[in-house]
Amino acid sequence: MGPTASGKTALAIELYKTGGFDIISVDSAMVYRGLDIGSAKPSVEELAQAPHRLIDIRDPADAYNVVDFRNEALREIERSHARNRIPLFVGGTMLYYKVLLEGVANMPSADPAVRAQVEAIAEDRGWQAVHELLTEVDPSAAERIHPNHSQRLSRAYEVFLQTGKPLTQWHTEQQKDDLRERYNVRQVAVMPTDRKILHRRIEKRFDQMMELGFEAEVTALMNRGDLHLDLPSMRSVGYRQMWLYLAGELSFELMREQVLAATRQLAKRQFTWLRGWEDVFHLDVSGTPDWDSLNNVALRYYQQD
RNA sequence: GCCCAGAUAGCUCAGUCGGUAGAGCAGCGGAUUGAAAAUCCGCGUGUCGGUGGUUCGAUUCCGCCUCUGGGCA
Repeated sequence: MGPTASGKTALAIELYKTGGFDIISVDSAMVYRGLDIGSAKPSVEELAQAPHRLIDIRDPADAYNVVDFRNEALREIERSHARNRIPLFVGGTMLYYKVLLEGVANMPSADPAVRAQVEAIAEDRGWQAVHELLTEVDPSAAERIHPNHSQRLSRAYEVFLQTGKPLTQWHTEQQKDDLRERYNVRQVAVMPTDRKILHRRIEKRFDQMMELGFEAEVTALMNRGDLHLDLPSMRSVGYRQMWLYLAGELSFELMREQVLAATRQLAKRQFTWLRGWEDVFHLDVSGTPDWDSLNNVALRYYQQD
C-alpha cells in the first residue's frame, strides 16, 4: 500500500524477482485498458518481467467497482495459492483494500434507472429533500451522511428504493468474512515521511508522462467517440484535466497545475487512510530508493511469524 | 524622460467613508461498504511594497521612493 508516486510498483517488481510472489494490482484506474501512461501502469517491459493481475480487465466505457474487485481478488488469491505462491497486492486504492480485508454487504449493485430517479428528485427539490427522505427510511444512515454528500446520499437512498431494505440493515446483516481470519496477512505501507518529497516526485513523474506521450493517449481515448467525462475511467486524475485541455477549455499551464494539484490531493487522501490503518508496517522511502535494503526490510517483514 | 493604473494570504483578487482584513484556488486535517484516482466535511496560513507626514490611531488620507503593467515620446 502507499500513496501515488511513492514507488510501490518498483518495489513490487523487485520483490517479484526474488521469486514466490504473484502480483495483484489494487488500483481503480489501472483496471482500464488504454489508461496506461496517465495511470502510471507498469510498462510493457516491466509487465513482461513481472506480470500483474487485475490490470487491463475492463473497457474504459464500463464501470468497475469495489465488489467486482473483491470477487476477482479472492479468485486471484485461490489461483495463487494453488500454484504455491504468495499473492502480493500492490496499489493505492485504499477502499479496495478495506473491503477486500473486511468483506462487504450482500446488496445489489447500483441501478442506473434508480440513480436517475434519485437525481431527478434532487434536481427538483434539492439534496436536502433526499436527505429528509432518507431520514424517514434509514435514520441511522441519514445521520452518518452529510446532506451535501450527494454521492453517498444517493446510494443510500437507492438501496432502499431498490430493495425496500435500509442500507443500515444490509450492513447489520452482513456476514462476517474477514480475510485476516482465513489467511496470514502482512501489510506494508510504502511512504515518505516528508510530503514535500512526494510532491516533487509527483511533478517529476507528470513531466515524464508527457514525454512518454500522455497527450496522445488521451487524444486516442477521446477519438473513440463513445467516452465522456462522467465515466469513472475518464474522471481519473490526469485524464479529466487532459481531456479539458484537449477540448480547448484549459491552457497547458493550467492543465499541468490542475493535474499536479489533483495528484497531491489524491496522495493526501491516501495518507489519511494509511494513518489510521491497523497493523501496517511503515517503510519510509524518503531518501533515494535503495531497493536492496528496502527489499530486505520488506522481505524480513513478510517472512516473520 | 513624462502621464496613467496597480502593488493586500503561496496564486488571482475583493475590502476597509481611518479602529491591524476576506473570497476563490492552492495547502493542511478528517470522513469513506457497488463512482473511491470518486465524493463530502472542516481549518485562513498576512510586516496590507518601502519610507516620511497628518491623526489618539494609517493597510486605508497626503508626499517621496521602489517595482510591475499600459500609454506618450
